[in-house]
Amino acid sequence: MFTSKDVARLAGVSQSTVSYVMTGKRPISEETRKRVQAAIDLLSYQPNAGAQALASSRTRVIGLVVPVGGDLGNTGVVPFLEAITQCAREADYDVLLVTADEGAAGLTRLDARSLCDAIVMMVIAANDERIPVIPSLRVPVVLIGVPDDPVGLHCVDIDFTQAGRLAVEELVGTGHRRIVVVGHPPHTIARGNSFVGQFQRGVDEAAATAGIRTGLVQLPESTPSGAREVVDKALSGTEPADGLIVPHTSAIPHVLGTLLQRGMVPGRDISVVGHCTDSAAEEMEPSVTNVSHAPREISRRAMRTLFALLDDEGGNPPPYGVELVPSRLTRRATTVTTLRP
Amino acid sequence: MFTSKDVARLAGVSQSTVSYVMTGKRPISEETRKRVQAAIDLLSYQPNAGAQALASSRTRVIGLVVPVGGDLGNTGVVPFLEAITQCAREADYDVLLVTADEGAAGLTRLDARSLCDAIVMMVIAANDERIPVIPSLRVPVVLIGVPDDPVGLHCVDIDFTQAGRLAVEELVGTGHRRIVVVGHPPHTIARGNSFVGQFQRGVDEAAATAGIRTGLVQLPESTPSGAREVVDKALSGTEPADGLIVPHTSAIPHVLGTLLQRGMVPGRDISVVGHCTDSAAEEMEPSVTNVSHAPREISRRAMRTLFALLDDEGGNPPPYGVELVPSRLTRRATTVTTLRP
DNA sequence: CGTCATCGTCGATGCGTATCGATTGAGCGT
DNA sequence: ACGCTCAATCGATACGCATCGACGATGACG
Repeated sequence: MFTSKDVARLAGVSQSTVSYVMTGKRPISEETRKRVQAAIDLLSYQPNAGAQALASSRTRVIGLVVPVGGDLGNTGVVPFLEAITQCAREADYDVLLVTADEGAAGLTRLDARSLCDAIVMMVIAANDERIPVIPSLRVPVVLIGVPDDPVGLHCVDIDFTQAGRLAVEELVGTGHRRIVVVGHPPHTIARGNSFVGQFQRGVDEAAATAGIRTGLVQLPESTPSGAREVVDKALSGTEPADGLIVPHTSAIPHVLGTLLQRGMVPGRDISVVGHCTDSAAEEMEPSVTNVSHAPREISRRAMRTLFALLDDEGGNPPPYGVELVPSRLTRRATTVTTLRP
Repeated sequence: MFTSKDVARLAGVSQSTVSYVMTGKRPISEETRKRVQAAIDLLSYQPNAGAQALASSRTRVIGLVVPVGGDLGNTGVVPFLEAITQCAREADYDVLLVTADEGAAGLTRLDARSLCDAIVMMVIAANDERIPVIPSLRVPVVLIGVPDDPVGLHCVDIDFTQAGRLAVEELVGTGHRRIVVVGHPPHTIARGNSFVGQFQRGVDEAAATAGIRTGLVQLPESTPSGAREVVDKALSGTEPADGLIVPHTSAIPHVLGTLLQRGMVPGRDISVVGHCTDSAAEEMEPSVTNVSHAPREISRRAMRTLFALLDDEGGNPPPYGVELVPSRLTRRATTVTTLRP
């Protein structure tokens, strides 16, 4: 493999000149630049990452800490990974993958070994053991998700409270009065994410404003039979639901399936508002009125914050804080809009 | 941040001694070792990755090239990622994530910049543009998936042909004679993976052996309505199917749903054999008789090969070749076993 | 008591790049 | 012709670690 010294020899310049051509940190005459560039191209020279990291104390790597296990395929980490990797590459950064099961040690390792210049961490628990170590790291950290106490942290997340509010407002606005939320399965709740409560808070707020009360049924598991159980519960009693809100994405198709099985057509006999990505909402049958869930957008914003932190030259770093991305509601096939009495 | 020199000073030894304590490449007296270790612990010393890579020309990083876009969440890359990362960490390696859309340049970058010691690549196309550059890389590469011409490559994959055979044999063995395969959606086929044809080959072989002919219906898209269309086709005509084989995991629930809608109970009125992970098979309703799909097992084997290549000291590297992992068939609720006339 | 091997440790060097100060040469004014 | 400035380039060094050769101490053995 070739080094910058080889390039220098071939171009008839010193190694430092090659370095300056690559970084552009000192003026280089057009003629020299071309000669060096030709040598670089000829040898297909690419700088050694380790040496570069050592000399510049910049790795051009982003550490990405992802959750593991369980319903991850469902939770949809993949779009986050894709978007983050894409953003990183666009800025000529690479992505080092670390799993959450390394815990706080994973963070300190990334930092202490100088494996990366910054960390993106997808938060799991509201009260995460890793949060306390963050301030002691040299590298900046951006969280996707919001822990209980976000002081001194950079967080980006869906505005779950607004999402919950939006869902209720849509249903209330179209005349629904007996709204039931289909809660997350125990598995999700057990992880202690804060978004469960945040969404519910939005629901409660909007319900209070509208002067109605909402129901809440807990999903035993995100399967067809789990949905059946829960839907039956929501439809039973003296006041059967006329609108369902389903914050758990993977439960939505099961809820729809159950309703159809029961002979109730979503959008005709009952309304369903889901919390999911727009593309998922469109692909379901019938297409679901949804409050949007935009992993790519979230990721982009997180990366924007990250790069602002990285580019900051002692000047004015972006302030700590929580950036909440509002959801949009898109009316599709599953809401009854003619209900208004 | 502390360096090995700091540790050395604190322990009253030279820097090289610290290095030898950490690597164990030279004998160190028990007393010195303890003193050094105490200093390491006290300072929470961790070696600088860049310096280590530069000095040893070993990065302790595995490059992982993953496919992107489209139905990836469905395809289930996540378990591969998890298993590979876990294996890597167990051997004290990190994982650098690269997406397939970088193409061959991604591979050469990993290699030329010495970003990693080895590469795991999840193959997409049977005739992949990246395959030809592999032999020119200094780092070993292991493929998950098999391209058309696997000469000079290390590949690990599911034995799709055996899987197809197994599915047919199960149905034939339980008395089915009118077997229809529900093909992959165009989106998947367009990617040009070789496994589509391989599975079908297994199906054809087993059918020929049994002296029957199988049908094939193409799924227009992996949605409930796509499944409906395809199932109707399979059930129509003078010889309606008595057994369905569904190689596309995400189509299985839709096929089951359609059948139930049509009043046909899988496992009573018709049989369904899916190709999916065991856990997915168990979670569907009804639980699906499946030919197993074991991403974690595949990943582990790939990593085993990888480490064999890395550990090899000029001695006897593992030979090039394709390692096919056989599937198991597990009989669950969706096969009629009382059909035998 | 001298010789020699062995074990444990140290010093020096190199890995490939970034970067700082020094140097060269050209252009300019006087 | 002289000194001066400024642009462009070079040389030397540091980054933090691994590794090689060298060296001192220790003990075995004759």
